Amino acid sequence: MELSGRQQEIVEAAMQLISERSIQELTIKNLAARLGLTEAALYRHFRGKNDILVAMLEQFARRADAVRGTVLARDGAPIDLIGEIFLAHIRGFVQRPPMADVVFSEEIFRNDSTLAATVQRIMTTNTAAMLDLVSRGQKARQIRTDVHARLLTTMIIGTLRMLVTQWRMGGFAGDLARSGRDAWHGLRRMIAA
Amino acid sequence: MELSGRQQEIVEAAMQLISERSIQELTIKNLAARLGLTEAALYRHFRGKNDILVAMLEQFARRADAVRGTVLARDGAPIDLIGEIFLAHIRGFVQRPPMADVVFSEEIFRNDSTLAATVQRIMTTNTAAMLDLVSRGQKARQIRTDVHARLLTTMIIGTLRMLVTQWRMGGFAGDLARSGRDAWHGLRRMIAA
DNA sequence: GGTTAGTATGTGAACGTTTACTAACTGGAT
DNA sequence: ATCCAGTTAGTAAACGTTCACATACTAACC
Repeated sequence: MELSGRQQEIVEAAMQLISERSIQELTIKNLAARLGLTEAALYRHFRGKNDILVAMLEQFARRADAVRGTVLARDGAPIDLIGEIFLAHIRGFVQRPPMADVVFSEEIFRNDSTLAATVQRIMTTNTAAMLDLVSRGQKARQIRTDVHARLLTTMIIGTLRMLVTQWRMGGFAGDLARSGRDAWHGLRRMIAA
Repeated sequence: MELSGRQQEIVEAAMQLISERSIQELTIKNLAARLGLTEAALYRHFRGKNDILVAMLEQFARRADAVRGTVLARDGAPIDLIGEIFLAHIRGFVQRPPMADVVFSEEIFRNDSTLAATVQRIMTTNTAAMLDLVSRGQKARQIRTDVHARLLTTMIIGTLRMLVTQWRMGGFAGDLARSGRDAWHGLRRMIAA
């Protein structure tokens, strides 16, 4: 589903609301107020509140796919591609901090079972892609083989998530781009063969 | 604040509600229904809904402190203590799966600023304790020093959180205790000097 | 031993507010 | 003339909370 300009604005505002306050404050009333509209106006653009969250999730999925796609397009050593994906995600959060508040908060989408399923699908896809790269890195003797690829994947993604979580819990203070680079350098040193 | 038997039941039920459904379904009505009480009865035990969440958080804080306390009491090599803390947390989640749904979902407590502050305090305390152990491990030449202690800490906690998140997203299927042990073995191998 | 007072825990019925959402109407652009 | 994007003014249901009242049990006094 392609979003109109207004729809995009609404999704954006919803994300900001969740980011600044919480999921419980994402109400039609608050959302309309933030956009300078009446509540009824929102229903011209979305069938209901849930559809707004669906659109938000679809956007996340598209972004994640895009990041993976562009990185995997240009070829390179698996371990370097892992680093590029790692840093591309970091850049994404730096550019749009509110995303950090939403994308790693699975709780937000737990209400509706189809939303929860979509969240899991995104996560599974991301993990699978990373796992594939790690395995290829091991086969190419670039990544250590004395630790299972599955665990290495969990470590890499877990570190990324933790880094972003610490950043947002601290009110987005500090240089995430820099700590992201540092983290990847350390991570690379530890997983390299 | 020490909880009465009934208060403990209420907090427990609230945790289960969040776990099985979501934070948005944690309402006084649902909570009372689950306990076989009327809504008004809950106000005999807590001043309001928020106080129930406060009690829940305090319980988490106490548990985390207890885990750290008992492990740090018996002395041993820092790297072994890290492992014991890691596995003690895993055991905690295995014993009470609903905790996994709540404890790593900071979003749940974002509504109230004092709750959010408490969440951050718990997290900071845990991180600080871990960081201290890692630093001591480095000084004792048990843990590699070519990667900053801060990053090693982020990796360890990030891996733990990711492991638990994967487990709960999969409906608590699979043997978390086992994958926890495996993870720690791999982690140990990677951080050891 | 029996009355009395107090405490802890419950109920049912309301409260005012907020929730997501809808129907009917309106002005402007094509 | 029609559609698009907005409005005003509602809806029923759910929200957290409070109130007056009822029950069971304990402790103290006569």
